[in-house]
Amino acid sequence: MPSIRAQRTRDRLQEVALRLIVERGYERTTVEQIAAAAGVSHMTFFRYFPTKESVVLDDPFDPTLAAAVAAASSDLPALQRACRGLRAVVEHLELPDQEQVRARVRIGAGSPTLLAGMWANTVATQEAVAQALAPGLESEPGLPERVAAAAAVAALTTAVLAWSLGEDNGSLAGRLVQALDVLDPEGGDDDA
Amino acid sequence: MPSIRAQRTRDRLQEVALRLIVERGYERTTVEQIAAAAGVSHMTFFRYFPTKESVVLDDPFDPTLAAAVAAASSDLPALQRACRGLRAVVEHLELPDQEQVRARVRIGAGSPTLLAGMWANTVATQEAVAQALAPGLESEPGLPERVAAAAAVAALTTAVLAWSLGEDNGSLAGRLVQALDVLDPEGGDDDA
DNA sequence: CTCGATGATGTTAGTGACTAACATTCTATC
DNA sequence: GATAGAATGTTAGTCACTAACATCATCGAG
Repeated sequence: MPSIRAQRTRDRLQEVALRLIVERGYERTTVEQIAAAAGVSHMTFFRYFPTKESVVLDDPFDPTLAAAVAAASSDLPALQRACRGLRAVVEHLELPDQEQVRARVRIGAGSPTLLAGMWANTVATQEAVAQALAPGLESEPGLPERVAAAAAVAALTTAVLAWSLGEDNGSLAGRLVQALDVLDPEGGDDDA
Repeated sequence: MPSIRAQRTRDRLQEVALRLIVERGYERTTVEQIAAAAGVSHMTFFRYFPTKESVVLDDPFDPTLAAAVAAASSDLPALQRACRGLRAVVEHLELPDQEQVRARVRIGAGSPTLLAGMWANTVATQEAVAQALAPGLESEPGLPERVAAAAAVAALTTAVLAWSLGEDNGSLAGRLVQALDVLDPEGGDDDA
């Protein structure tokens, strides 16, 4: 459990980092500058964030998705199971601060390095979803499960990106559902 | 057009780099070592490869895909168009050296840094495919086109990864088609 | 209150990827 | 063989990131 003091340092570092990066850009903001502005040394920065990237890429999506996919098991093909599982989570998504998500993703999209990091982050999610799609809990997922997981997660990532970069005043959740509809058109429609 | 001398230096650097990296691992092979083993200075290395990653990540898939997608236009939904366009390329895929592809991907999958780079590479492909899916050549692709492109490209990437990491003696092309089948089940079947 | 333990932070010194500026050496062609 | 232009080298730097060790803050036990 992180102490109050440590938590405060971490928050301060992240807040200062985002501010500086928005002002001057990611590449032209050094860790040294962030640390100095937060009143600590660069070592303290790296004790809280393993890389410079990670101060921006605090992905709010990765956890809890796999569980929902595992719950939505049925005899449908892998892609449908993945999409419907994810849809269940995404439909009642309550984001504490949509604007902060948007700000972060915008920063991320502005730097090739960070964009790479964003996609790399999804690898873990894909893995978890693929595992949840596998028939037995012990068995390795096969190619169809992996592909379905990759595609569904890519759809979500794409939606987040599109929503953040466009001037889209709707809710992120709506866009996410739309994205899943592309892969699983019948899943959300109300026909029989 | 690169001169013969330059081409040879580049080839030597890449060959030496892959050999050293296979022997000692990516992280524990420095650019200095690669350059020295190739008989040049580290500056020469960076003149041919913009980053250390790029000596491994010479993606053979990215180009030429978008064109095929644009050609496969019809009134189908975006996902089907994307998959069928890509299938057309992938079906007659002739790889000069499948084993080298496998070796490279294996190296890539062994290092988080390189794995991130691999996914980052696909961003450009996604962008191109999405553009090819857009209705007018001038118009920006919308969310459905972007999602379809992201999903289809993710399917291919997943297939390459699975084929390279498993002991799969079949052809890569077969796996790629299988992956596309997950997203577009009817596309390859021979029913009406 | 003091002592000591534990956790948070700092200092210093390094490695390695990558860049800029400039010097040098090839290589082709006249 | 002189010379222009491409290919390469040297040097000196910046920045992300790490290891080892020193210091400081906080808090409970005596």
